[in-house]
Amino acid sequence: MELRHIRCFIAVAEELHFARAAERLHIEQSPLSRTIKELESHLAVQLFERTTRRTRLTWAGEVFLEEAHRVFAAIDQAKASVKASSPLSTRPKPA
Amino acid sequence: MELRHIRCFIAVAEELHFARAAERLHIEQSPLSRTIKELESHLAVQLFERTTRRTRLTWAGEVFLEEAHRVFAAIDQAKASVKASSPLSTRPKPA
DNA sequence: TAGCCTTACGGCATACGTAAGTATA
DNA sequence: TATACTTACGTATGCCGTAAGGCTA
Repeated sequence: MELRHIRCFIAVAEELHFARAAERLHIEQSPLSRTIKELESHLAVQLFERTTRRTRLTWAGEVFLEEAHRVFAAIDQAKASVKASSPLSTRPKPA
Repeated sequence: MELRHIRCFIAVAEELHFARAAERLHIEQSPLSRTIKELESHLAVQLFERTTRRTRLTWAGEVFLEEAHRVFAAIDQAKASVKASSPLSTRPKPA
């Protein structure tokens, strides 16, 4: 699993529409569909319920959405901490 | 930034030795070195101090290591939650 | 048949491995 | 000269886009 999978998942989960999610991600529907499928396969869980007219989150999908946001929160936090810790990329270890 | 970068970083940060870290990751030193360089470049921060005889974490590196573990903790949590929420990949929304 | 997701397939980007390079003790 | 990281370069993996397919209302 890579962040790419989670990014794609969040887009689809929020749009509930593969075409719009793909547009938002600046990729095409086809690779997006595959990426979601890979993620579902990796987690061994179905994240979306695809009827021909509607895409909905399964319960597992709703749970994963919340956790997915936390992953990105952790990444943002990591970036922020690093930036704060080292404004000059050197080693000003605080007292 | 992808998880690959963070995985590689953690290995080097824990081994403090590119060759051993590479072995642990089952890749060669060369791509590992590049991946770390990409990460540093992306974060605009130096994470390791490479002398010819020794690899050490910079202060920013130490900070990032802690955060990096949180990222993977979040991912593990996500996997665990999904698994718990959906033993059968269906939608047994708890009462 | 119109809307929406998936599968098939080929091209391209990029991640990897091998080998050579650089630097210090 | 031995140890350890980096750079150069060719190959292979895999991600993406185009196009065709399948399914339901």
